[in-house]
Parts: sequence; structure tokens; C-alpha cells
Amino acid sequence: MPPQTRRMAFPNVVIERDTDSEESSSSSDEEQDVEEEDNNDDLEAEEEEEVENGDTVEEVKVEVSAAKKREKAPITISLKKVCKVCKRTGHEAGFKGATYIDCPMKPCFLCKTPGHTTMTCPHRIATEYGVIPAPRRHTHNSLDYVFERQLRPNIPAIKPAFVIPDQVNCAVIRYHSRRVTCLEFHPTRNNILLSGDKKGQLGVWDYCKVHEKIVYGNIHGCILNNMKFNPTNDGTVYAASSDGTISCTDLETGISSSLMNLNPNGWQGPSSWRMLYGLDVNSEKGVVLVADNFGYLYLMDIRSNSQVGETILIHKKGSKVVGLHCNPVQPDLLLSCGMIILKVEYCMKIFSISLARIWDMRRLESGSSLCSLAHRRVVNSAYFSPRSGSKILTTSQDNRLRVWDSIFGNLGSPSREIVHSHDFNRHLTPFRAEWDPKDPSESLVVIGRYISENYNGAALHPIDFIDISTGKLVAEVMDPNITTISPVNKLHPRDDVLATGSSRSIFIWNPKEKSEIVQQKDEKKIVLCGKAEKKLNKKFDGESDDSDDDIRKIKGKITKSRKAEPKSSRCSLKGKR
DNA sequence: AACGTATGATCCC
DNA sequence: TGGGATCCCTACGT
Repeated sequence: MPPQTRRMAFPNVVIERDTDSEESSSSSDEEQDVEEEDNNDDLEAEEEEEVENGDTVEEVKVEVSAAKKREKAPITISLKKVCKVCKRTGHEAGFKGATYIDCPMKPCFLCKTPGHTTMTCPHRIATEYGVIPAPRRHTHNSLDYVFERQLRPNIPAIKPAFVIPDQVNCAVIRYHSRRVTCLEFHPTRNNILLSGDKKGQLGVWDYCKVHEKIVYGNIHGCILNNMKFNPTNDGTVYAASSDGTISCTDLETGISSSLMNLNPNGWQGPSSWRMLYGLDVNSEKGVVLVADNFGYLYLMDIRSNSQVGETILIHKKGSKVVGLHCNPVQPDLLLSCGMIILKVEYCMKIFSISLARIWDMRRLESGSSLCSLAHRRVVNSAYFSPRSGSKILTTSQDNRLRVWDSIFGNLGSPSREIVHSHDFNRHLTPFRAEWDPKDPSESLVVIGRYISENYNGAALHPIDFIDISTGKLVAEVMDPNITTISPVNKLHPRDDVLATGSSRSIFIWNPKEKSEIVQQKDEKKIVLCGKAEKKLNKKFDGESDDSDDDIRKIKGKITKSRKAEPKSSRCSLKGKR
């Protein structure tokens, strides 16, 4: 459907004149300006056409007061509407209603290729565009063949594949005072969700007892970048922060100890301030691994809380290492990812390359990585697959998800690249695609979407479920009450539950059938959030003693999928065996 | 409603 | 090699 343009009322401009001298000087200036603009523009014809159409460009005549009008001719200033992106006239980028119109002078905002806009980008129409599906697993011997042919059809599927949590079950609005940066489900207690924010606060929320929530505010001074539960005691969590410390916090008491402080002398300027980003725990080796913004990796012993071995430069000196992940099956393997670390000249052009690197924990030295996986922009996250640990999934700021099917195969180039909108924006927590830990095929992945879509007149940013074996969009999940972008998402390790961090709010999603039970049960508590929240705040101000801590039960209503697929098919094993 | 601002990667000189 | 300009679909407060 072609984008609809709306005729905007243009403001009248009146220029007041005080003195004759000023008048003459300013008038000549203006005339010059007009002239210059006209000369610079070869869009004159186009412009006139548009004026006739009553579209974007309009001329404003400035009428001088009647008395002076006789002496001086009226001045015509051309206030052409200018594109806010490329500053040219003749078109305008931005929202027209709930639809965003791209600047045609810029490369596609989705795939970054010039020549078209997101509106017509083939990747927007189908996420699987250009993705070569993973090859079917060929049966090699007769036993395999017999199993596939005769036994498998009789074995009931353990999990009816791809259950999509698509209904907002409950939400905490303005739980945090700054945007959410990370989420983590408790490894054993099903309803406990931890959240970190930009301020360094740590939230603990029991989302089945909606009103039970805690925020620990004195653990870190700024961004809580990553957290992981202590494998030997799941009542405590480790967290890495941009304040340069690692914390170990007791969830019951909120008492926190610091394992490391990289800035013992305080603020000495930005060139020396160290920030911790990547964090993971290797329970086999009994170490907490962290990485900083200067490219260094540190290992901390869990028992002694002291550093093990040397500090190792694992990426280019001075480049931020944003993610670390230990292989869930082979504890000797470590994955790191981060910012640009080299520049390459190719075909007379210079390309920046960011890397994810695989390391052998037994031989951790600078330059000894087993393999480097190249990306064109910063790699926000790199994860081994949760069950077999043999696949790798990365999220890069070049708007692509990359998948390597086997760490034992050829790692030279990714098995698949899926174009997906998850641009970097300094005001947003970086997007990270997360595996579904429950999917035995290790192909379902969740990631928030940056660009919005017009859903019945509302610009919403859905959360995408992608089958990374085919690149297909399995489901796009959104709620009319969530108007902000949702860069932080985590799937529950056992339940069909999705947790979303969107701006300062946290949402819990269930598959439809579950949420309806909850809705019935708590009908009186159901209120709206998002834009409706403001109104409700006023209403609730009398009842609630602390509006910042309001917990709101929200009734989710799934908006029709863009492709208007029936619900059943959206949650089926589409494109799979 | 219109603006200001927080603030990170990247490009370019 | 380093600092300053730039940025594009932000979110929220005044």
C-alpha cells in the first residue's frame, strides 16, 4: 500500500519591522537567501508540482503591515520543508501517522543497501529473503534410516514445537528508574526474574506474586551490563558494571560484596576509567570471567574471590569486549565478542571488522584464539547454542543475525545471515538475539525489532521469533500498550514464558491460554500501561503511596500479525521437517 | 505540543 | 592516533 501523505497546516510567518535601516538590510538578506536557495535547487519544477498538489512544499508570503506595504513590495520567503535526514527539499523523512517514511537519499534503514527504502526492502517483506536454509540432516546408515522412517513418526514430540509466549500476562511499569539493560531468570525458582538497569540497580521480582518485588539500589554506580547466577549457590548473583566492579549479591538480603574494582582511584578521566561488560561463570573451572572496555579479560576464582592468572588482552587494545559466553557442554571453550578491532582494505575501500572469537580456556593468551568470526559492525552478543553448544548465534550492529551451524565445521563464513532490524542507538540497550533454551532443535531465537510497523494505526515495535535454520519469522509479538522498543528479551529455561525489558518497564508473556486464566483471576487488578498509564497515574495517585513503584497488571491483546497468519500456524514448526 | 537532554559508535581530518 | 562532529524510526520530562 502506498504511504499516505497528510496535508499539514503551515504556520503563518509575520516579520515585524522596527526601523527603516534594519528593514532594508534584512530585506536584502532575505532576498539573497531566497535567490541562493532557488539557485541551489534543481527541484524547482518538482516543487511547483507539489505545491499544486497541496503536498509537502508550501510557500509563505509575508505580508508587511498595510501602511508600509505601499512603500515596500511584499517579501516572499520560501520556507521549504526540508528532509530532516538529508536536509534536501522535495521529500520528508519521518512518521506519517504510524508509518515511517524513509529518506530516499539514504541506504535502506533495514538492510543498509542503497537503491531502495525499508518500505520496499525484500528483507522487510520476508525475513528469510536471501537466506539459504540449513541442509537437511542426511541419514548415513541404515539404522538412521530406520529410525527416521519407522520410529520417529511414532514418537510423540516431547514439546509441541515452537510455543510462542504472545500474551502479556503481567508487567511492572516504571519498576526501574532508568532503562532495563539485562534480564535473568532464576535457575531453579520458576517465577523469579532478575533485572538490571542503566543506573546499576538490581531488581528481583516474583511475577506470580505480582506485588512482590525488590530493588537493590546500592550495588553499582552505573550500568549493570551483564549478570549470571552463582552455579554453586543460586541465592547469589554476579554482575558486571560500567563502574568497573563485579558484585556478588545475596538475593534475600541484598548484601553485596565486590570481587573486583578496576577503578580503585576513582574518576581520573575517561581515558583511564575501566568498565566491565562481558560476564560469564564457568562452574567446571570455578571462575567468573569478565571483560572490560579496553580489550582485557579477567578470571576470578569463585572460592577465593581473587584473580586467577594474568589479565589477558583478548581483543584489540582499547576496544570494548561486550560479551563473554562459556560453552555449556565443553567447558574449555569460551566465546568473546565486541567492538571494531581491525580495518581491512578491499577493492580500494577500507572496511571495519568486528570479531567474535573462540578461545581454549586451557591456553588463554593474547593472540591464541582458536578462531575469529568476522562482522561488519560491533557484535552485541555471541552465544553458543544452549543444549549442544555446537552452534553459534551472533547479533551485530550491521542489522544481521549470523548463525554458524557447527563449531566443528568450517567457521570461515557464517552458515546463514539473517537481515533483521536491530540498529544501534545510543539511547537504547543494545539488542541481543537469545536462544530458546527449551527448543530441542536449537533453532528458535527471540529478538526485539527496532523499526516499527503500522498496526491498525499504531506504530509498534514487535518482538520477533525467528527460526534461524531458515530465517523465517515464526511470530511477531506485540501489545498495543507497549509503545517503546523492546531490546531486552529472555526466554524462560523451562516454562513457556518470555520476559521483556522495554525502556523502564518489564513484561512477562505467556502463550494465550495461560494468560486468559490469569486475566480472569486478577480481573480487578488489570489496568493498562503505556500511553494509558498517564491517565491512570492520576487516578491511582490517591490510592498508591509510591507511584514510581506501581505494579500494574496489564491485559494484553495481541494485535493481528503483519502477515495475518492464523494463530495455529504462527506457532507451528513452519518450514521444518 | 514543542523542545531539551541523556549519551555511544563511527567517521573524518 | 585523537578529538570533535554527526547520527536515522528513542524516551521522557518540562
